[in-house]
Amino acid sequence: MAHFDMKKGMTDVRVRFAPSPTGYLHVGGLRTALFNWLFARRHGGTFILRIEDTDRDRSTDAAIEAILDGLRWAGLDWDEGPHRQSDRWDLYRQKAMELLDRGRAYWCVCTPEELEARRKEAQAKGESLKYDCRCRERGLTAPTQSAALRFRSPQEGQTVVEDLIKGSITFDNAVLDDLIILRSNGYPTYNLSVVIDDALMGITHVIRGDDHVNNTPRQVSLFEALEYPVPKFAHVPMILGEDKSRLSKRHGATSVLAYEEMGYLPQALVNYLVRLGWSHGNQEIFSIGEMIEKFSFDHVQSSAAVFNPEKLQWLNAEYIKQGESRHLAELLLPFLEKQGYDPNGVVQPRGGIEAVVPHLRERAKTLVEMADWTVPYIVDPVAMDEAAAGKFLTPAIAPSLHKFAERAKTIEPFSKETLEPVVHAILEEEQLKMGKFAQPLRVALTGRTFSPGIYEVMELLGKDRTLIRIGQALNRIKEPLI
RNA sequence: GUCCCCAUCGUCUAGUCUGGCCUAGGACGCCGGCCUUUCAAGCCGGCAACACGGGUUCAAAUCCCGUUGGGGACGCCA
Repeated sequence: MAHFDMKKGMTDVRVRFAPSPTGYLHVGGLRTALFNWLFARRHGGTFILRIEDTDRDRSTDAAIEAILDGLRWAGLDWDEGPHRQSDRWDLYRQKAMELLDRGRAYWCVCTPEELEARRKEAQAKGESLKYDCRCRERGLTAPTQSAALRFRSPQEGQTVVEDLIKGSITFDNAVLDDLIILRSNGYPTYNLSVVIDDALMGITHVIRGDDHVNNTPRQVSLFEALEYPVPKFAHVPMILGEDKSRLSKRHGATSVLAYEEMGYLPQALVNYLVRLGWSHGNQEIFSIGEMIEKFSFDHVQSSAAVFNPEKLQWLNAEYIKQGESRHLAELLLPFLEKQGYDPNGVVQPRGGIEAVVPHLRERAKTLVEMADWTVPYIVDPVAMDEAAAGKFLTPAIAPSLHKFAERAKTIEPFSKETLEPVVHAILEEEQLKMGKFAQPLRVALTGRTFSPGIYEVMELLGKDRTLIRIGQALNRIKEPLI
């Protein structure tokens, strides 16, 4: 085809991500997409998005949107598509008929119920569940009853798949089913449409999940029967849950967009996923550029990997720490709005959200956590943690807080440099250790027992809100609510 | 049951192809310490693995065979 580059002496790389739109994009799908994308970018190739919606009952437009949203969020851009197989019915039917005409396919009138019954029987007897080829030699030409079209799969010899990740895999053709390529309702099945599309779209490398390994020899036979060149294959290992069973909802979130909602940065998820099954020496953190530069199937693991949320969270914290204030502030906005923040309202930290970020990014593991810690600066009055108040806002500390507030009134400018000497003077006069004073002050100002440094908190709040909050704390000590 | 694949710390992995540099390295988590105005972060230290059994070899985590264990597939799903 047109993808042959004389200079390189090899075919230009063309890969595809081909999800079926029956649900959201899950982390396993994203990793498959990522490996495809990385391989394409690494080799200056083309990344194609194809929607495999040949199952008309289970495919939905909402799922397509969810998948596209997930890919966009993760930053995986595609060069072609999304193509939809449902736009290509005629093509698949035409190819199926060609196979029929050439004797490579035959009509099968076994009903789904009969097939199911025979499978059950075989299972009970402990036999292979393979189709018994009952209709193979019937020579049905134009069945009047409902019939499916089956591919006449070669039954002699072996098919060897040279997998880029797993090495060579050998199958006896005798174990291969005569698979259905056209349903009795006239619509093609996955195994037919995938082969036709991969061939016609010039796919050079089929990079997909491990669960397709057993389909591969059947598809290779189909490529050959259709007289198409056979692409190279790379089957990426599965992602398992903690109990080593296939990753599913009961292991926690599997939807890519759920990670967005939980406050993960796309780069962190992508970095986690690329390291799950692939490695480059001891390196853990990769920029997108480094991934593209270093990715190769040579170092993709051939065994399944367990999804580890703790490590993902660690990476997320790393990316948050490295994040630029302005960028993080932007990402934080939707989370803050959930906490009741009004970007145009009067209740603002001094210097804006961007000013809070540097004090929180060192310690936050997710944007959700970061948003929660921002609450004291964006909501008035302060939401008081009763347990903290009970423990720290005591009559004993009231005089010191009062004294501090009195002196703070005159401090100008209101900053760490000017506040620090005042606090130290009070500690000395009142014979207090820093912890004994800072902790009650922290609770008064933030309503919580943990926060950034106390001077930073006061800077962010500004003089007015600092004084108001100390005043409110003193009132509360004087006249405790019942 | 049949077929396919896989097997290094709890987890992700380096090392395996090209046997010796491996008294098996890194990372997450966990434990302890330091720092400290809180919570984190940071820094330092610790625990922790070549599934088992046979070969081959002067030498095996690395090569071969078997066993066990795990995963996947066996749909008119993809």
